[in-house]
Amino acid sequence: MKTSKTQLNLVNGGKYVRKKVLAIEAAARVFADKGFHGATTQDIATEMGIQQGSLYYYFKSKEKALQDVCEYGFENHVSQMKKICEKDQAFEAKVLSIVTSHLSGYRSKHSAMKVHNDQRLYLPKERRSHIKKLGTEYRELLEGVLKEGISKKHLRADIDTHFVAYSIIGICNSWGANLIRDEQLDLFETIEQCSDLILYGILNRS
Amino acid sequence: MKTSKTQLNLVNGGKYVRKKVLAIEAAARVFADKGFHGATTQDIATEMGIQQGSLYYYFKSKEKALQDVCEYGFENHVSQMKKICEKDQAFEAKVLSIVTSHLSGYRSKHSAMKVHNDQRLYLPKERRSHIKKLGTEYRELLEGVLKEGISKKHLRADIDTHFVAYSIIGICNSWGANLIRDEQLDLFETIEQCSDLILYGILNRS
DNA sequence: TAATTTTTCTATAGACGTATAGAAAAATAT
DNA sequence: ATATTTTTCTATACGTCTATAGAAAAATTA
Repeated sequence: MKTSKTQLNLVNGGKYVRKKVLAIEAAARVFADKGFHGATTQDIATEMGIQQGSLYYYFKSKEKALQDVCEYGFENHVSQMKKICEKDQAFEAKVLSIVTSHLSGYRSKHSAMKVHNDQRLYLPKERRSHIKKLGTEYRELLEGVLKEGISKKHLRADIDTHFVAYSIIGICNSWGANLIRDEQLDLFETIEQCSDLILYGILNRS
Repeated sequence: MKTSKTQLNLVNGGKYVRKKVLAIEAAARVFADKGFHGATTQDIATEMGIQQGSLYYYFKSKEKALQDVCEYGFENHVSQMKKICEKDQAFEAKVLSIVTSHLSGYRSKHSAMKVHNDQRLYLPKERRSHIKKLGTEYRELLEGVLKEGISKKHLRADIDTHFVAYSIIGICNSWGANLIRDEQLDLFETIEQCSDLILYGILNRS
């Protein structure tokens, strides 16, 4: 056995790891559609094209599957956020990048993001610690961007960065859910309108 | 038997109706906490202080219980919205009223609103038609307020009322969930900040 | 008080879902 | 080609949950 199954790196994949990713993605679609408790292991197995019992080769339990899905969806999201924060960009452009990353994440692949948003609280605390850490990290990155915006006078000095960070996340999640539900909805128009709404609410109008 | 049980008016209550409301509210708390599929009829019965089997005196099925909770939560919300729209108020004040109604609804009583938001899609379409109609009604009322705002030049003419209506609802729901989760969170501060964020994003800055 | 109606209880049928064990099949290594 | 490891399958134990039926208790009416 080359890679330990308990702590696997999903990026560079052996055969097992590659199929585990498929398993996570299948679980994500099913959980996104039916919710954690509404979905059955049979549903996930069917989505993968294997038998119900075989699923346990990839997930030790249904709960662990939910945990894996949430971490998978959110890790990707946070790492994109890091890249955006490192880049040297004008403030408005940065906000646009953040919204773009958030919303296109919903549309392109990740049912996992929806699952992270809607279902993670059904995990017991023990299973949520890593996810919680990631969430804090994300929010702090976002607040950092906002604070920089204040210090550079792009933003009104009286805004509450904590509140605004939560609000941005809230708007994006809300539209993200719409993007998944309604395939007709134009991604880029949505991105633009969201950024617009946010920016003109927080920009320093002088 | 005075009132038909199939089409009951929850407002003026006989004895059965009064206890049915308690049943709906108990179900709402349980569904809000554990989700529809995660909650059991046993949980709801325990919350009411009755036996599991007795629950079926009030709900014909678990699914009907969810339907009742969603309608209960949302009907109240829509009727408050109607009152706000009828009142003759300045535009900013109207938005503040709308946000206040939405958010204080979350805090004060209604787990039912959270259930409506998070769980209604688990109902089969047949059971959702009334709820859907209410949702459309609510959004149209909100869009009406925005359109009036445009015609009276309070709002930029180029905003998309449909988009903004959805966004307002999204922000309020997102903060509403926070208000339920975190009892420490100050309601009025949250209302003010939400309105502020929305208004300064959509007000006509001339 | 006795009769009737309403409400709650107990017990259980029947369906479904998770997780496990061990056999079978497929893939890989010797 | 044979042995070994990995992956999938079948079958099932075991628990849990919904919904119903009929008895019991409580409330109401006559």
